[in-house]
Amino acid sequence: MIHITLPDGSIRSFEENLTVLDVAKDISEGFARNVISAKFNDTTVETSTMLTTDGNLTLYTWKDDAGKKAFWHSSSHVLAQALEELFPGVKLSIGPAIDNGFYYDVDLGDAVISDKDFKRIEDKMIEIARGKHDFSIKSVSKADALSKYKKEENSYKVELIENLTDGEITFCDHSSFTDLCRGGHIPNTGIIKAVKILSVAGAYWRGDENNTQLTRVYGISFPKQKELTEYLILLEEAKKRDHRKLGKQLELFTFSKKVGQGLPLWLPKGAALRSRLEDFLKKAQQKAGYEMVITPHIGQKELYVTSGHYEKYGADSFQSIQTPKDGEEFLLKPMNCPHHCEIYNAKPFSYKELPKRYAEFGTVYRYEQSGELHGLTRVRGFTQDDAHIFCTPDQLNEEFQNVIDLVLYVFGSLGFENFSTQVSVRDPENSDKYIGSSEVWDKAEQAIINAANAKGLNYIIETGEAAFYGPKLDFMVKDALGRQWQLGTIQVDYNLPERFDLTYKGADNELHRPVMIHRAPFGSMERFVAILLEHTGGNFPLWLMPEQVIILTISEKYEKYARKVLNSLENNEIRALVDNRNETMGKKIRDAEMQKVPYMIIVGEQEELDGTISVRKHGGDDLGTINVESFTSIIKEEIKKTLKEF
RNA sequence: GCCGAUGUAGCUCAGCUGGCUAGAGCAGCUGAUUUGUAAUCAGCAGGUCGUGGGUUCGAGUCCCUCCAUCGGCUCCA
Repeated sequence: MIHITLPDGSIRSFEENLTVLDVAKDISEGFARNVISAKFNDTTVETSTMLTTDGNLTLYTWKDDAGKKAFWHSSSHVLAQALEELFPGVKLSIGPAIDNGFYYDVDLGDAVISDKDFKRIEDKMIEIARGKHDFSIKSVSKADALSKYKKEENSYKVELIENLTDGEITFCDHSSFTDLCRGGHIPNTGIIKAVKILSVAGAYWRGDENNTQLTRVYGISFPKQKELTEYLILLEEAKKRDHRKLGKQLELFTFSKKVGQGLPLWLPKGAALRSRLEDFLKKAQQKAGYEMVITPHIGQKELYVTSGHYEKYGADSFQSIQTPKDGEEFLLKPMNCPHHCEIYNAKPFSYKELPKRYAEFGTVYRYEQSGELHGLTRVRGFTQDDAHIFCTPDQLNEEFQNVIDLVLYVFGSLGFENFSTQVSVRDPENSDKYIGSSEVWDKAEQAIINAANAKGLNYIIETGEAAFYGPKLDFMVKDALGRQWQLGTIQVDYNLPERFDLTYKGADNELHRPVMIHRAPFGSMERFVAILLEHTGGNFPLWLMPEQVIILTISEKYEKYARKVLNSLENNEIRALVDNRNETMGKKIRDAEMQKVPYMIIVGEQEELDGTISVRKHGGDDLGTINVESFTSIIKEEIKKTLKEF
């Protein structure tokens, strides 16, 4: 007898030699039909796996993330088989499940896959799926595994197998197809009913650009055609929230080929929105004891040699600016920290004066690779809501925690609830990527982890993601299509104070080295506005809206009254304008709706006679006919609700 | 930078396998209309078809270069 413990804690007893699926059937036949994957004692297993010992069993259906993973992983095997049949001689490398679907990286030799091939790949996959082939896993010796792939001249699989331990190598078969695989499949291919190939892309073998570039085929699959259709509709909906599209539509920003790639031009409405965000942060920073500073857009090359940026990024940056004076070179500033270090250096400090917190909306220029540019989220010229805190080692923990509070305040005020936090630490294997001693790094990393723990952040640790001068705590938010972007960042730095020889006089009358915190709650104005656009779909919080109210006249006869209403709104610091065009009411409402103006005020004969206004909210809610005073208080109330003081 | 795709009017798009002066809607301008909760009507104007080259009797359409954009990879101080 063996005893299987289920997630609810119940224990079932069975005769030995039964499969995972048998356990599912024991629970219910209906449930068993939906079980597509399972976990036994923390190991992913097949539904056909024989259970021979006591243990904990979790059964997964399509509804579980683990079930989807198994489903998509299995689909990638089917994709691989389809590619082998359609592109003879293709060499497989790896093909995992991802958050939304799966991919397979293949070496096609001279062949090319383009979107014109998607249909026939999908058709072939469905044809294979309909064969209802069982997935079966088998153990293979290392020698046999190597010999199979050496015979096929597949250096990728050979490399993978060479790194595996003999005795732990398994192949997975279905139909006539075999692949190196550690398991975790659905019972058979027949469960895959709908398939969509989404895109192809180049991807370097093992993620290293010095290696061969493979062809990555992305796809997604579902157990029902209807679910695929719904997914594709969801994708279309997400594209409507694309900040590039909304930015154009709402006249917030633009780009010009003539000005240059990746150099955003802020239009009047976008600039108004941005400065409102800046004012919001300035106010909070003032309360938090920051002082504003202003520094130039360029600095002598020597400045960046000192900071270490020149050595690290010099060759891949905008190149130096020459002057008529021989040998004089300036660089566009790629970050503000060196300038701020020199501000600190402008006068000696006592420990009693620390921390010093220098803040600046500093515009920086980085020569990002052309293929990396992306709307406002990745640009070559952008403005950081930067600040550098210079403090004593004793003050570090409290200062860091205070910055976390500020970032959380900023995110909260703008409705970012679904963010994740990550502690980015150095990769100890790759120490030449970083400056500074390993003791200093240990100290800095520990400081961040302590502060994050103290604030109860639910962070993940990412190895190798640190900046070259120090580790960081990053606040990540997803865009409309689920891509992660780093917004807020807080970094601990023991290195630049060393390089710039920053000091303060301690209580012991000796000179000491301050610690530096780099921080930017928004990250950059550009990226923040982009992600905010995608999250709100352009319906920003009322306090941020470029135009909060639009006054629509029934006809040109009521312009005078409209102006009077406008005037009293402006006296209450409500941003409004009048639409007195010779158009129908329907047309004006439609335009205001499309511009996402939160409130529409309609004025005509009735309103003018009664001294009232009729109010319609964006989206169609009718607030009826009220007087300007009560409308003003509605607006003020709404702003007060979303915009809390720091 | 690399792989794949795309580029027609301010915007959104049509233009089949190369063949008359390149089309539409919206926006714009002019006029009519003076309007009550998501597009009033009519007329007018607007395009070196991303750029430069090539093939052809003939190129928006086929080929190449470059530029930009999109989806990824790599990178991201």
